Amino acid sequence: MSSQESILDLILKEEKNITNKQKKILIAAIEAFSDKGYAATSTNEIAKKAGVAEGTIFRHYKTKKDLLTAILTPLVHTLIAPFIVKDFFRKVLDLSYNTFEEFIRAIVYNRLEFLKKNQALFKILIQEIPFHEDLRELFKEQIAKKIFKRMEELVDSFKAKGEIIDIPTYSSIRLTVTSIFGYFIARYILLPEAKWNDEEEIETTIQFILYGLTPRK
Amino acid sequence: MSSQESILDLILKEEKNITNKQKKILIAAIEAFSDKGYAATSTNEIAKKAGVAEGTIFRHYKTKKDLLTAILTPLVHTLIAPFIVKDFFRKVLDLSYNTFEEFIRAIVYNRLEFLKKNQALFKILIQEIPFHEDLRELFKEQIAKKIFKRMEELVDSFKAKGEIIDIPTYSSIRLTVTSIFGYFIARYILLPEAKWNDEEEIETTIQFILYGLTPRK
Amino acid sequence: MSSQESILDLILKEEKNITNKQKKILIAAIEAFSDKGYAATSTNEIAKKAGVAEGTIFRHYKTKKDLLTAILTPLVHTLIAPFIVKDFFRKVLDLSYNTFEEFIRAIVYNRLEFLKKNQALFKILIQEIPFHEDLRELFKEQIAKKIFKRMEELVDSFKAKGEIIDIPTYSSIRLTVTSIFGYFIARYILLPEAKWNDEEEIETTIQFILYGLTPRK
Amino acid sequence: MSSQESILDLILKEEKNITNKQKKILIAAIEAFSDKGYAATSTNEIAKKAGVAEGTIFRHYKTKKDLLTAILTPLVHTLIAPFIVKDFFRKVLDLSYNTFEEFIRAIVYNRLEFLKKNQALFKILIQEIPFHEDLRELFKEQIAKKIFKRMEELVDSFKAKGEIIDIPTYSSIRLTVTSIFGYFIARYILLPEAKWNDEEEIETTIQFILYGLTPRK
DNA sequence: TATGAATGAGTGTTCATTCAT
DNA sequence: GATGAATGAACACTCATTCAT
Repeated sequence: MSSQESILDLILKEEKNITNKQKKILIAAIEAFSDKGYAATSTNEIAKKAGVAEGTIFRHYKTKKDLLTAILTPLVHTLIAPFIVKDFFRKVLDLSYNTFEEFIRAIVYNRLEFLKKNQALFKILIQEIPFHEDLRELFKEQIAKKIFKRMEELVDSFKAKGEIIDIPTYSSIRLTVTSIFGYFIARYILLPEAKWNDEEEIETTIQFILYGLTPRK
Repeated sequence: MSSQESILDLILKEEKNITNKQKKILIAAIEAFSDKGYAATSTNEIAKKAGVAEGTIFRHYKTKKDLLTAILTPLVHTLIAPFIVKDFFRKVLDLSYNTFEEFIRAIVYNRLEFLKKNQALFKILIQEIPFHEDLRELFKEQIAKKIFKRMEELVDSFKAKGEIIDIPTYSSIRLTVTSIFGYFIARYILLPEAKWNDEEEIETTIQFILYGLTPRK
Repeated sequence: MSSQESILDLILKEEKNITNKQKKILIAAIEAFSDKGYAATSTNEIAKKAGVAEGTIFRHYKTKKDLLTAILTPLVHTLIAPFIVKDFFRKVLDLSYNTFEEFIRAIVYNRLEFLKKNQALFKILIQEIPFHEDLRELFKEQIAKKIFKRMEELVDSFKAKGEIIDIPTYSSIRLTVTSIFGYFIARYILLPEAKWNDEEEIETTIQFILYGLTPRK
Repeated sequence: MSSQESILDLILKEEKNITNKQKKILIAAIEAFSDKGYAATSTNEIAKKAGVAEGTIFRHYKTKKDLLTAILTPLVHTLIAPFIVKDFFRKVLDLSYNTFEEFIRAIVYNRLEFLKKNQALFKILIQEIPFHEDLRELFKEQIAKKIFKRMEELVDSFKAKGEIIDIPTYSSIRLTVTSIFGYFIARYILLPEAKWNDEEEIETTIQFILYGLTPRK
C-alpha cells in the first residue's frame, strides 16, 4: 500500500529530473515552513539551511509561493491517492474488510501512518490553507470532493446494510475525519511533547467512531 | 451565562482605561491577523485600517507581538472562564443537568456559541499557537490544564456512575473536544461558504459524542 | 520672466510641504540620474548621496519610477510655461518684438537660459523619454501639442506677413526647435568639455534659423 | 555607395568567423538594447530572445559591456566610412557635385538612408553615449574628428568660393549635422507614430540648411 | 562550442520600531 | 496621547558572470 511513502518520494513523483540542490531546498523549505510558518520564513533562511545560494532557490522556483505549491501539491495528491485508486476500495468492499469496523480500522491505520510519515508537510498544509485561495481551491477540489465522493458510496452502502446510524452522510464523514485528524493534530501539533500511548489512543479513537456511528440494538 | 460576550467585551475586561484609538487598533488588528495571519500582517496595514498613525500602535503596545498577546490573552481566559467559575459547574453538577448528555449538550451549545461570536479571535489563536512558545505555554497552562482538570472531575464522576465507557479519561476529553472543535473548524474555517444546517449538525455532533462515549447495554 | 528658475524652485512649485530630506533626495536623484542614467542608478546610491536612509526615499516616493516622475513633471510644465502664459506672447506679438527675428531671438535666449539652468534635469528628460511610455505621453501632450499650438499661430502670422518662407508650419517649427536644442545638446551633453564661445554660437544659431526660414528677395 | 548596408552586414565586416548563434545574440541584443536601454536589459532576456543559453553569450562576449561595444563599434566605423573613403569625396568634389547644394543633398540622402536602415543601432548609440566614457571617446575620435576634418576641408573650400556665409566652420558643420540628425530623431525616435511626408521633410530640411548657410545677394 | 545550474552581490521595496514635535 | 517622518535591517527577487559537463 502507498502508506510507506515519505516526503521526498512523493515530491519526486510530481517533479521529475530534480537536482541534488533542489532536493536540499525542498527539505530545508519543508522544515522551515513547518517550524516557523510560511510567512515568517525568509528565503535567505531556507538557502542557508539548504546550503545553497539564495539565487539557486529562485532558479528552480520562480517565487517563494511557487516553492510552497511545489511542496504541498504532491502531498494533497498522495493524501487522496488511496481513495481514488480502485484497488484500495475493492479490497475494502469485496474482500475481507466487509464490515464498517474493518473499513474504519483500515482507513485510520493507513492514513494515520501516512500523516505520521509526513507530519511536517501536513502541518504546513493545515497552517497555510486559510491564507491561500489557491490552496483552499486545491483542497476543496481534491480532498473534500474526491475523498467525499468515495466515502459517500461506502457510507451509504453501510447505511443500507444497517451498519451505521441514519444521519446525513456528510455528517458521518465529517465526524469520522474530524476524529482521525483531531487525534493527529493533538498528538503531533498541539501536544507533541506529551507522553502518548499511540496504540491505545488509536484503538480508542476507532472505537469512538464505531460507537458514535453504529446503531444500538 | 458568559456566552454572550464578544471580542471587545472580553478585551475590555483585561485592559482597563482603554482609549478610543486603542479600541480601533485592537479591532483592526483582529481583523487583519485573522484574514492574513500574524506574520503576513504589517503594522502599517493595521494602522491604516484603524485610522491611526503607525506610531500610535507602538505607544500602546511595545511590539507587534505584544499586540498579538493583548488580543489572545483575554480570549484564552474567557474561553476557559466557565470551567473555572464555580457557578457554571454547580449548575451542571448539582442541579438539573445531572446526566452526561445534559452536560455535553450544555458544554457544546455554550462554547460553540462563544466560538461563533469570536471566530476571528479563535482563528488567530489556533493559527498562531504552533509558532509562539509563549502562546503554547499559555494554552497548555490555561486551557489544557484548567479545562482538563475540571472535565476530569466530571468525566470521572460520570464514569463512576457508569454513564460513560471505561476509556482513559483524557481520551474521552480529547474525543469530546475534538468533535466540538472539529465541527467549528470545518464550519467556520475550512468550508465557511458551504451551506450548513447548523442546528442539525450540532445535534448530530452531540449525539455522536454521546453514542461514542456511553456504554451499550 | 520665468527663465530665472532653477531645479528646486520649479519642483517646489509642484510639490508643496516638501521636507528637508525630501529636497536632498531630489537633488541627489537628479544628479545621479543625470550622471548614470535612471536604470543604472540604484536607490541605495541616491540614499547615500542624499545622506538619508534608503527607506526614507520610499516614504516620499512609492517607487523609484515615482521619483523620476516627481523630477520630470515640473520640468515639462515649466519648460512650456512661457508658451502658455499669455503675457509672454502678448509681448512678442503686440509690443516691441514684432518681427520674426525678434521673436526667434526672444525664444532662443529665454529657453536656452532655462535649459542651461536645468541641464541635469533636461538631460534626464531626453535620456528617459524613449523608454517610458508615460513620459512620452506627457511630452507629447504638453510639449509637442501646447508649444506647437502657440508657435503655429505665430508662425502662421509671420507667414501671412511674408516674413517667413512658405513651407509647412510644423516643418518650420521642427527646424527651429531642432536648431536650438541641437546647440544645447552639442554644447552641454555631447561635447561639454570643448571650448565654446557661447555668445557667438547663439548668435550664429539665431542667424541660421532666420536665414533658413526667411525669404530671399 | 555604402548606404545599402544594414546591421548585420556592418557587424560581419568587423567580426570575422561569426557563428550562427552569435548572429542571433547580436540581433537579439540590438533589439533589446534599443527597446529598453542597455542598463535595463538583462543578459537573460537577450539569451531568451536569441534562443541560446545565457552562458553562450559570455562565451562570445566576456561581459555585457563587450556585447554593447561589439554592436556599436561597427556602427561608428560605418557611419564615418563615406567621409574617409576617398572615392566618395572625389565624386563630390571633382565631378558633377560641385556646388554646396549638391554636396548637402548627397550627404543628407546618403546618411539619412543609412540611419534609417540602422535605426535601432543608432538609437542605442545616442542613448548610451552619455554614460560610457569609452563610447564618448570613440565617438569623439571617429565621428567628431574624422567627419569634422573632411567636412572642414569642404566647407572651407565652399566658403572660399563664396558659396556659404562667413561663420566659423565648426558652427556651419554643427548646424548642418544638427539639422539632419534633428530630423532623424524627431522622425524615428521622438514621434515615430506621427504621419510623416518623408520626401517633403527631407527636401525642406535641405533647403533650410542651404538657406541658412548660403549668403543672400 | 554550447549548455544551464549555480552563484552571491546587488536590486527595489517593506518592515517593525523610534523619536522629535 | 498622538503623530508621522525617519530609520536601517530584512525582504523577495534579479543580476552578470562562472564553470563543470
